[in-house]
Amino acid sequence: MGFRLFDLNPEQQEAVRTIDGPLLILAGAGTGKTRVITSRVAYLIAQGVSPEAILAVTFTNKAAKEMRERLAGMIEKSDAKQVVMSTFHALCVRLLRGDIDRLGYKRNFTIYDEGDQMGLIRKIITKVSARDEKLDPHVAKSMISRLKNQGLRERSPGDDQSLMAAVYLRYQEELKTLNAVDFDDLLILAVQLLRENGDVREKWQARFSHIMIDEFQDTNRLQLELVTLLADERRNVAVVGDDDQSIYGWRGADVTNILEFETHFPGPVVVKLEENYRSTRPILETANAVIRNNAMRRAKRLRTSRDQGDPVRLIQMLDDRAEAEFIAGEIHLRQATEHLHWEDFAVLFRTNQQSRLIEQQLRQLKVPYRVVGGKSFFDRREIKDLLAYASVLLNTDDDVSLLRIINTPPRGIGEGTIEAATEASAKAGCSIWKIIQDHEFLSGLSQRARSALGAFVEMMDQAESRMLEPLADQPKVLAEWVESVGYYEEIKRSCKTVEEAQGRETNVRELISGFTQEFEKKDRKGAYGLREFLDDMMLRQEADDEEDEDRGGVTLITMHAAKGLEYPSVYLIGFEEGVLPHSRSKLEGTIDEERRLLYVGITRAMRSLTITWCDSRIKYGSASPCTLSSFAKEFPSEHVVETSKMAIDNAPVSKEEQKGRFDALIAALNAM
DNA sequence: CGGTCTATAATTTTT
DNA sequence: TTATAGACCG
Repeated sequence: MGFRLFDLNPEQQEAVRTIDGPLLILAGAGTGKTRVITSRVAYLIAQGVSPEAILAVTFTNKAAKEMRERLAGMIEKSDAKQVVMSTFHALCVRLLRGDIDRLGYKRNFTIYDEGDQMGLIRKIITKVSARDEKLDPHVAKSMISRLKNQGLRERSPGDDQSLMAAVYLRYQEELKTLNAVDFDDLLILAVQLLRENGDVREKWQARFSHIMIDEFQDTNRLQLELVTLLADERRNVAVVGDDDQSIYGWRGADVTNILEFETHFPGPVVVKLEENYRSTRPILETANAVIRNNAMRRAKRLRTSRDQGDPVRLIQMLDDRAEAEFIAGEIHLRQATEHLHWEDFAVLFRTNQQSRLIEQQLRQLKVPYRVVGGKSFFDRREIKDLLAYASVLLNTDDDVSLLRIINTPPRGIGEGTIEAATEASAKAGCSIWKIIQDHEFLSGLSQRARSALGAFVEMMDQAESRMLEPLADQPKVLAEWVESVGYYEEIKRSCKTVEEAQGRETNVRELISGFTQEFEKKDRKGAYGLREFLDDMMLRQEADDEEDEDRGGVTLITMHAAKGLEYPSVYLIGFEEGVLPHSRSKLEGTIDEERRLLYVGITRAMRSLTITWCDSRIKYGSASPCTLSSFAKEFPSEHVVETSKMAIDNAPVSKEEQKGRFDALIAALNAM
């Protein structure tokens, strides 16, 4: 098996071998963190800890999956399977599916993702607000989230008169009647469940003897509390993280969780991993020099044995277009001359829109690339529709999903009817599903509307009974049902092009076949049905498009999304005041987090790092002047070479001229 | 009901 | 510039 303690460096060994009591592993960028975590799990098992008593929590499904795969290569497959590796949210779902009834919810609760959440908030705003009042649903959403994470839940925010307060209260009420919980609720309710129910708490404490948390710098208050509640008096809690890579403060992550770990778990063993296996010295020293300027941090300094390496380049560009041309051109050139793969290159930026010009230029040179992030598989309408159908089958009180599909495909239930049903359900305080079967309500409708609703109810009833039949082949039922409902025709009808329609149909079929696979795989040893599938889907917002992963090419990615990844050659673009640090961060006083973001960006690079900035940049259509980021003055001059202006001007040029200029540029570069 | 047009706003986004 | 949401019209 692939686990040997002496393959690890002394600090890593100490981290792996400390198995009793609290442990804080400060794992700098590129210091072999995942290796340490998986090795530690293997070590625990080797020491006689039962695999199913080990809980490893990550933030993303991807990280959980990666860890599981690494572990599978280290220890017995059967043991590896027993270890619980889960995201915080999936763990909470597990707790709540078991005992949420203690909190007055039904166990078949529905999970609302951000889209569902927005839909509900929009609905509430229009209902609650007076004519002259306006509230941006996005603002409302983030406010609600913030309030919830501060522990307010049933109470209203400060100003009771405000529209915001009304929306907040109403939102909470409605979620509960919908028997739905949002992502924040998953944490809040799980914490509440454990806090208020000693027997449930003890059950889970007994289940897990050893807990590990990855990316601890990104945990929020609630997540910390959850960990505290899950840990028994032995406090076998090992957290791994790097305060310098805390870049999700704006999402509620609380760096003090890691900075003040000792107050939450007194007397921990603290292990610092400072040996970096990723980057060359110039890159690492640049990173060190930058991050040193942050006030609140645990002192550490990354070391590398890769002493030689090219200096970091800081290059000034005339404008964003020249920047894109330069980068695309250089990647094109270097791939050939240095015998690199396209996959070895990454372009990092602060905001998504910055990728556009780069994309254009890469396309022009026929350089393959992939843009990470962007629109998720799950934001696609057909996927949301299908999941909504499934959701209603499992929880008919889920109004948001019901409204989504009640007339999709069109079946004669118009806006007026829907409006009336919504109102009646609000008045009666029950779900829309119940209302549309209510005789009193139905009697107030036209004959046509009544029969349309009747047909809908009957269809849903039928699907439900087939689906919930014991031993039902649920994926098959789902597939047939989607067919019989006429969903594919609906897709064809609503798409402009055949390709688009085909793409959407494929998405739906893929989703169903994914369900089939899971159903058949897990059916034998445990219950895996529509409920579990839906939970998985709701908690897996991030695209699990394997195709995308496999597709090669230059990576275009935000610095946020790049955390945890590494590339031989990195281009960090738009290094300008107002972009990085972002102008908004000054207002919000989060310059330190911007600096950490830069640190994350720099430390993605293994061998080559190029940072570019522009004199001028097109913003919202018109050019505006830019200045070099103030962070640049923190760079160590002995490791960073500054190059100024590339001689390319911005005037519109013909294809031939462009080519000529490009060649000149390449020549100039070669001369450097 | 559904498509088109216009007004508006514009970091980052693990679940 | 562009994406998107809501208004408005056929």
